[in-house]
Amino acid sequence: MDQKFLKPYNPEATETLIYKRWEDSGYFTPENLPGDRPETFSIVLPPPNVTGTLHMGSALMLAIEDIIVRYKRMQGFKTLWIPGTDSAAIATQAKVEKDIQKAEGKSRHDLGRPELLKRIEAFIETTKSTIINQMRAMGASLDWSRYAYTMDDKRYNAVMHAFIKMYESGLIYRGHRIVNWDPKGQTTISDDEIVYEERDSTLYTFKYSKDFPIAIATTRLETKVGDVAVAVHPEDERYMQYVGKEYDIVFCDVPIHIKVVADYTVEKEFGTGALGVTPAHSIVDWDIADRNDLPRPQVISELAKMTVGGRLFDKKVSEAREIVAEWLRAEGLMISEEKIKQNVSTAERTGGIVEPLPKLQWFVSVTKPYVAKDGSTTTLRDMMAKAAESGDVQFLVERFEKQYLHWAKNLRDWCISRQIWFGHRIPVWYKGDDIKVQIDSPGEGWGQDSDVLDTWFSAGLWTFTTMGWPNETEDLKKYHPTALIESGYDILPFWIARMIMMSGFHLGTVPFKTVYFHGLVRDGQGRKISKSLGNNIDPVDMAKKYGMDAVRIALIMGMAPGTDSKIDENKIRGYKNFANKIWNIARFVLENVEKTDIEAEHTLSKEDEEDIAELNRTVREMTRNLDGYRIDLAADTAYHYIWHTFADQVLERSKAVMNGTDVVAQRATAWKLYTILTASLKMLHPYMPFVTEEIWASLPKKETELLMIARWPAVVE
RNA sequence: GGGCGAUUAGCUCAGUUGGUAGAGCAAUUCUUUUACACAGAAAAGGUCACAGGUUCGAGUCCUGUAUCGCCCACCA
Repeated sequence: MDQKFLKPYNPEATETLIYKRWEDSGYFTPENLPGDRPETFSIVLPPPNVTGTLHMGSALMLAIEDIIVRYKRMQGFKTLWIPGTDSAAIATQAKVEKDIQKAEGKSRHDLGRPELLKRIEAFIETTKSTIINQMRAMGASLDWSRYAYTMDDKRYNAVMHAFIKMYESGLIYRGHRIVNWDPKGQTTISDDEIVYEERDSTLYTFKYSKDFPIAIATTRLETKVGDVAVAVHPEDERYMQYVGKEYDIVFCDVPIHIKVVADYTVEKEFGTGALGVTPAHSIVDWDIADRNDLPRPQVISELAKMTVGGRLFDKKVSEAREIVAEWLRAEGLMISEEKIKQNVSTAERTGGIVEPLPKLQWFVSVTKPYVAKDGSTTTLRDMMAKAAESGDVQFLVERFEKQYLHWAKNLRDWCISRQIWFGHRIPVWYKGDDIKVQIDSPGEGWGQDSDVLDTWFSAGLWTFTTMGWPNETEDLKKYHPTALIESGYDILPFWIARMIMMSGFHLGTVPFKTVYFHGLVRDGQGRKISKSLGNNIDPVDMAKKYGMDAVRIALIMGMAPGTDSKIDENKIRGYKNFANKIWNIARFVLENVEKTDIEAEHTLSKEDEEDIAELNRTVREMTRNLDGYRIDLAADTAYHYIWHTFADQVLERSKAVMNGTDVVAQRATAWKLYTILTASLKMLHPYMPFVTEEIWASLPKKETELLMIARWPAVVE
């Protein structure tokens, strides 16, 4: 017996070496796997942020996927798991800009676009090894020869190709839309970059003019010079008689034309039950204008100053508001002024008050018909719903299918342009009124669209751009659609749905057959992990203390798909004990195997046969659970069998025989112990790959040099 | 407001087509020349939120109530 078993299992000393053995073997690459393997199994890893570090959420994701991948590999599938990292465009650009501002006092406009992009790439170069090394430390059996980065050249080309294809099919178009404009930073910001601040405000109730029949309420009086309509609820008896009527009014020096329209989004109970519609400066009103075919005059500039009206012209919005209020009071049109608390949208980075403004943006139409790969005519929205309804994509947890369908069926056109610099730049060129859509510049005098694509546009292509699309590669033929996508449920609308959309359009297939959502990882008290709470548990730190095997199994044990779970140090410590338990089981078995010849003839007793039957039942149950991706239940089965049946019962009973004098019985018992040990190592290997591989290395008789390619325990006869 | 959930042992949670309630941790008692004290043995602990219903039988299916939570849209 190897002397290493005389000491407790020491993960820190072995994990790096074991990972190196796996990597050197080449078995992470499916083409190198031994045997025939006619069936493939593939997963594409949801790429972690290239500038980040591993947190418990991504550790869970890696653990779940590695467990499934190792299981399938042992079952004899040609198994591929593609690694990658994501540029996290908005967050990364913001971080680099902030650093430069701090260190050099310069804004991105001072640097210019090429220089800023250079700085970002340099920053990413310095950070990317961290996350990649942490993925290795997790034991993830990823095929590094296929590593992809969302912003590398291959992916860039593929994304451009996808845009052009969709443009040529008529699904991508340009149109106006209200964006969150930060007048202070002179930029558009995303919804995530908005901070809501509660401020004192005044709700003004007034009439446009003495002759206008309906009073309306607003906090933003200055925008009322951009009003084109008053919307009321269609069933509001107070106002029904006015619907369809039109009025010409001079409002605070500005001539406006107001039509009364009916719209279901108006709430009868709020304010006066009538809403002044300002299409150009409110997202809700923009949509009402859409439905009622109304004009959308802009009255506020990008500097948050008024663009119309005698006394209002060029005034800041806050000043203009007071001027309009004064005018209303003087004219006797003001009905009431009520102090209220209001949530004001401000830009996270500059603190500027967000001004909704209409801007030209690129969109993907989800309702325009196109000719699909199979020749039928459909729309993106219909195709997406069908993918789930037909069962081509299956959701492991049923309620997510409900959510997905609800979301897909209500999907609206998708705005894909973003006003930042770091990202996949839109391949559209302008020269005067001419437009060309192509990757490279058409020549002298052509300027490229300054916007970049929404990060989810390229992310939606991820399952097939990682396999070499738009080229018709062997990988695409063999491994796409992938078997499984696995991620947190919070990105269902952003990513999962977009992958189904993109794969359906570009390839005519679903991107994956099964959707496995894991829940959020929370701390021991059930709180979200957050920087401000300081309750982050670093998986790599935990692995140093207790071993990565313990971290992995602690993460997935009791983690039902789609349900949030909690992790704390105690739980991890508990599974470190389990790693040591299997270590000592191995020590005992190997000691006893040396006493006899397990290759010799043996006859099993009735008790031995029952023990083997119990092992077989366990293997069958585990296999059934694993095939249904219930890796949490399968882990539970293995844990209890190994600890409380194998160790506590089979092994304890064997002591009498092994210390006795019946040599024939000893042969059978030793054979039985060894058989159950090897089966147990295999069962546990997907979950605890390091300690099991380390024990495997010391086995005197084994089918393969490395446990990672041993065959999943067939039932022992 | 729209959508989706949760409520099971002191704590954290499993319980896959309905068939005698499960685990981990914590707490209790006992046991160390024993593979492992990072251990073993034993015992304890639950009207499965509440009220109805379907059924031979309900933690599981249906209806309602209460409490808690998540996502989306947000109040002009």
